[in-house]
Amino acid sequence: MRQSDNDMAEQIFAATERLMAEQGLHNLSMHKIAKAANISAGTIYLYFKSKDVLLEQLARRVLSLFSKELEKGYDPTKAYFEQYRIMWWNIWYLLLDNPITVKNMSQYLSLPYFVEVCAEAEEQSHWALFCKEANAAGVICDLPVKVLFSLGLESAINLASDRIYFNQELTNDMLESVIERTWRAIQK
Amino acid sequence: MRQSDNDMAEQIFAATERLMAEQGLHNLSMHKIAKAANISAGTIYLYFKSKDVLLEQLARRVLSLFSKELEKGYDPTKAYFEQYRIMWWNIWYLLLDNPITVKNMSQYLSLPYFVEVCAEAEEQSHWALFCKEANAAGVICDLPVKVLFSLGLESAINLASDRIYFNQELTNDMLESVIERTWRAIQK
Amino acid sequence: MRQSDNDMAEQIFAATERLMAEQGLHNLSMHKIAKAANISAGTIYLYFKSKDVLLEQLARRVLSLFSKELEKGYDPTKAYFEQYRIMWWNIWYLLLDNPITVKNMSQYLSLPYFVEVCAEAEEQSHWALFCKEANAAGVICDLPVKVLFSLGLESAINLASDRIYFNQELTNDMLESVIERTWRAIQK
Amino acid sequence: MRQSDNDMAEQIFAATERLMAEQGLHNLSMHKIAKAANISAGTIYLYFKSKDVLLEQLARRVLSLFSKELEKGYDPTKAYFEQYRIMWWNIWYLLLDNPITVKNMSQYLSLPYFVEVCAEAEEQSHWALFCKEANAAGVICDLPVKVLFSLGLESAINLASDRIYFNQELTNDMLESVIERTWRAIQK
DNA sequence: TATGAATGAGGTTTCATTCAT
DNA sequence: CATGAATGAAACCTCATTCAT
Repeated sequence: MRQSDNDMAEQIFAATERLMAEQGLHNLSMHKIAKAANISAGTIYLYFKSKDVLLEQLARRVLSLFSKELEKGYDPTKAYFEQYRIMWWNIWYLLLDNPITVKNMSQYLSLPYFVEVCAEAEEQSHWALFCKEANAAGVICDLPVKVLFSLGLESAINLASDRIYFNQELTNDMLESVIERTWRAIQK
Repeated sequence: MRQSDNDMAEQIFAATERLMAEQGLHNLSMHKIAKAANISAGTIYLYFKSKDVLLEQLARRVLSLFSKELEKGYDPTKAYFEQYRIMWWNIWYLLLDNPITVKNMSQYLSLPYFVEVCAEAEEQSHWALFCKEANAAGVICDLPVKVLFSLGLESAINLASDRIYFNQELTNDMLESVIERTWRAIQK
Repeated sequence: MRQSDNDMAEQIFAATERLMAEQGLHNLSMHKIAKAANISAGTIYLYFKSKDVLLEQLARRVLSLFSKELEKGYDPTKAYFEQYRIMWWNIWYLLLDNPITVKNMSQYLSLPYFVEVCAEAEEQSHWALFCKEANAAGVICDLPVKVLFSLGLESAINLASDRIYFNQELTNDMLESVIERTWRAIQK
Repeated sequence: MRQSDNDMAEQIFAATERLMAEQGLHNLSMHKIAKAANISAGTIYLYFKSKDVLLEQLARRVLSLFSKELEKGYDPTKAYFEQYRIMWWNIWYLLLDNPITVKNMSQYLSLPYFVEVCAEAEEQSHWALFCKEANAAGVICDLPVKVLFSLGLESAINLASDRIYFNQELTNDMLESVIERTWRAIQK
């Protein structure tokens, strides 16, 4: 029975992410993916030209999710700190909802083309725009966007990783404190 | 273990890291390692029981390097900020001197056992001791050690990655600013 | 068999020969054939039970073309040499018009059943009849039909192959000389 | 137990030719070759970089055998017809001794690089030299070397094929007649 | 200790064929 | 009639590992 193209691709993506998280990129095989997706090996090739293409598209999909999440609830009338806080929580909840993606994050980085795709995406990201504006308004300091990311939002990613890998428990109070403190780090 | 054993193991580790950085963990084969180390495939097995064991020990070695570096130039009479600053620069220079290690960082995470080894190492790390003390002295805030690491020293790692992957140029002034700002983030 | 059936079969044969010449028998797939014939993979199976059958029928078709061409312009009142000359040129022009067939000639031989089909066809061929008659008339020598073919008409095939594969240029004078010389070889 | 490189390569070549003759180029698989050679699939790759390389070297080997055979018993003091006769019988016996090679001949032609290798070999072949000399001596006619081959020695190959494929029986008298008649065809 | 030929399981990918639409 | 998504066997090739030397 014919699946819609999107459904099948999603199904394959899901199986791939699951296996990647469980067994690692270097134990990922097309046969395993097929089995996990309840299809036959050959079928994957109807939707993706090769394993490399499958992984590249998976990476793009993750970045795109990330991108979209950053903009969620954007309100230019709010104070910059509030905007930052919203972005931080957006990422946090995205990662909370997608623990598999967190587990795979480091593996995406070792995909050959990922870095390029990443750089591409970052230039027009909501974060870059926010930094530019807040800096022009004299609210945050004058460091490169990437550095500001490291000091600011990246804490959300780091903490989410700790939560997953090391079972580090984190209360909402702690997280609010982290948001405030990282804001302090990027403030003028 | 005799000296020659160490030499050979080092030679194998070095070849492994080089290949990992150049071609990725998933393109790493025992034959390639052997060739890169100028020995025969079988010889590796005299020093490491299997590929997995080789990689696990490689991970341990990296963590141990990291651990040692953290303690370098430790001077308990210095102010806490100065101690923090020294640790930060220690890490920065370690990573500057070992770009291969930086490139591999994300791949280590998918090594078997790495997370366990990591957790093990972190409990007795110099950072953990520093945090405990500085907190007792009322200088830094009351968050879990891992969170403090994310807010503080992890910036050095993040920036080193940006430098390697995205060719982000960073002046010493910027880095001093980052040190100061991340200190602000973990201060009481 | 209805007309439309023939049309479709011809279309499939044509696509098959084209691909065979371009990419070789061992790179021939039913999907490629379907694409080249502007139909879907499944459709081929409405006309040919399997790939093997398709190829067998293709072989039969080639031999039949060949057979028909041999008889073209047949005139029993002409001298035997003239009859031979006409057959030679018939073959030559057939191959000139069908370079694809020449390119595939060597591949047909490895088709299943080709040799059998070939032997079948040859027994009642115009060449066999010609040889029998000319021999009875004391004009050509007393060797098996196949040997006479090798000494005579096969030169046309060999030269056509040289022309295609090695870009050997051949003038009409040369060809007339070849006809005369091969006739000399089979003469009494 | 270590085989000499040549032994193993020969063993692989032999298995390959056997299978090619029995099942055709398009049914040839590395696993089948390995099985036929009583080794494992991976072992073939220690001696040949890929299937294509294996087949190319096989083709070169055949051409080289052919080349060497042509020169066997060469005696410049003999009459040109006698020299031709010797070459003809050399080829005949070579093919008689290697029926498998005869069966594969047409399949070699469909190897992608075979034609180039063939052209290469032919330029400096003993046949080319013979034609040049005999032509200069005014003994054979003035046609391109390839055409002379078609009229002359190629008969040996054609007849050997007939013998194998169609079980055409040929007496020595017939063959001597063929030699004489094909000589007649290329004579001045 | 050190070698590297040999193995065979398993990797990615292609393909002839089927069948629900 | 015609389609083309789906299959799963089998293609080529790589690899961790062993073992006779």
